[in-house]
Amino acid sequence: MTDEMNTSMGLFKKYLVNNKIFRNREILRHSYRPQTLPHRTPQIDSIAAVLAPSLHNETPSNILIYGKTGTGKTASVRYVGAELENAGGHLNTTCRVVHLNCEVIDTQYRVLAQIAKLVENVDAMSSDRTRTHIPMTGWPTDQVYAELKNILENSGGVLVIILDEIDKLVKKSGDETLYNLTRINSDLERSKVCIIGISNDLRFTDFLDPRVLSSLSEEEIVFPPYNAPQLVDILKQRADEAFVPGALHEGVIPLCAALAAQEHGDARRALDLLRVSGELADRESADAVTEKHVRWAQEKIETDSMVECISTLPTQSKVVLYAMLLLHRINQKIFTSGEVMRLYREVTRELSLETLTHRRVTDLISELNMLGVISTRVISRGRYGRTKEISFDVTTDRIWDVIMKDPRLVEHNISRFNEEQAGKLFR
DNA sequence: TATCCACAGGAAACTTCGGCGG
DNA sequence: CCGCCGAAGTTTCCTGTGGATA
Repeated sequence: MTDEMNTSMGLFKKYLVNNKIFRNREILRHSYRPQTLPHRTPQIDSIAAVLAPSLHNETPSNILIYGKTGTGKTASVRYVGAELENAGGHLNTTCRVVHLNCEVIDTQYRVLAQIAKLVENVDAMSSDRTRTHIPMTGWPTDQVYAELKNILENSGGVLVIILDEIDKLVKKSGDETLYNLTRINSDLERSKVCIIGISNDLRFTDFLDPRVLSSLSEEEIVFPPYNAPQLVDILKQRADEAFVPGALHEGVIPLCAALAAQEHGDARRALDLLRVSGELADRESADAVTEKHVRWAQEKIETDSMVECISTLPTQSKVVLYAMLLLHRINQKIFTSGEVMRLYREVTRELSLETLTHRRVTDLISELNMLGVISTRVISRGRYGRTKEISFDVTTDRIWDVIMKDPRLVEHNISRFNEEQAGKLFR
């Protein structure tokens, strides 16, 4: 296409005329909340039953909700929360629901501050009472706690606190936050607090103080993974609105459902697959989405998330990964943490970067393992010690591509590569 | 069969940083 | 401006350990 054509047609025109696939793509994003949540009626009813007393200004039981990612936990709780606030409005009782994600807000201080802020935001709509501003950092924690109590006492009513990904909070900062929050009711006179914890990890209660656990899990609700037919229903519900009629081959939805069900019964994954399949079909101006697009989408999602997470890695982690790539290139498909450490030290010295200690590097290696970039296992070689065996489980090409976006490492790699070539010539 | 390598990984202290009240 | 606070990253110190070798 020539420049002239581009200007006359508009650079984006070709993307606009082709709407053979999508009618409304937003519906396939996980942030979109459909009116009904298929196959979650029992769970929704249970939550509603537990929360119902708050409409009579009574304290509801705390709830602990378990289930893996993409099983509809957050969507269901949000749905019930919205309905509760709605019903409270009709009955003239104050029911407020605040929702916070503990993966982002993961310390006692920030949890308390965020709850206070959210409660004030809700209240600000009805009254213009002066607002206290709790800074995001700086105060002693007990002062924030006291301030939160003040705010709650002033507004009264029932407050439902939804702690999403509560397991992350416990793992990062212990159960002190939860202990304080579950105890807050005994310090309050004019208002009541109910906590709904949402956890991805079934075993996270191991880390909890028994008192906290018994208080928090007065009610427990489990969200099982979706099976393939259920995922088909979920996808169909959204696909009808999201896609142009007839733009999906018959096998597409069952395939997306089957692939996602194989993984973890994850609705989020299924929706991503369907959306990306559509985007791929759209991009190549196909008339319809076929099974082939779904397979592509499956691959694309995997490599994209890998590229994303590697490129956002801190410099030190990149250098560690780079050292591992170098080892891999000189035909060591499996190597030990000690070898990585020696090479890492060499590289940081040559780049005049600070060299982290062994202890820290083992943590960085573990992080890389958790991200799925490498796989590690601890093995014992008897007399020759105990170590961590490291290997790449996929091709390293794409990892090289991402790592080579760092200019310092590119330069280092070139000189290192030349040395290796020279070494080969002499051999 | 006791030894002992070469690490793993827990605990806690330490460093650095930015925000904030006084 | 100072000193205090928490957060994040790092260091220091430490204990634990599977199994080939003497």
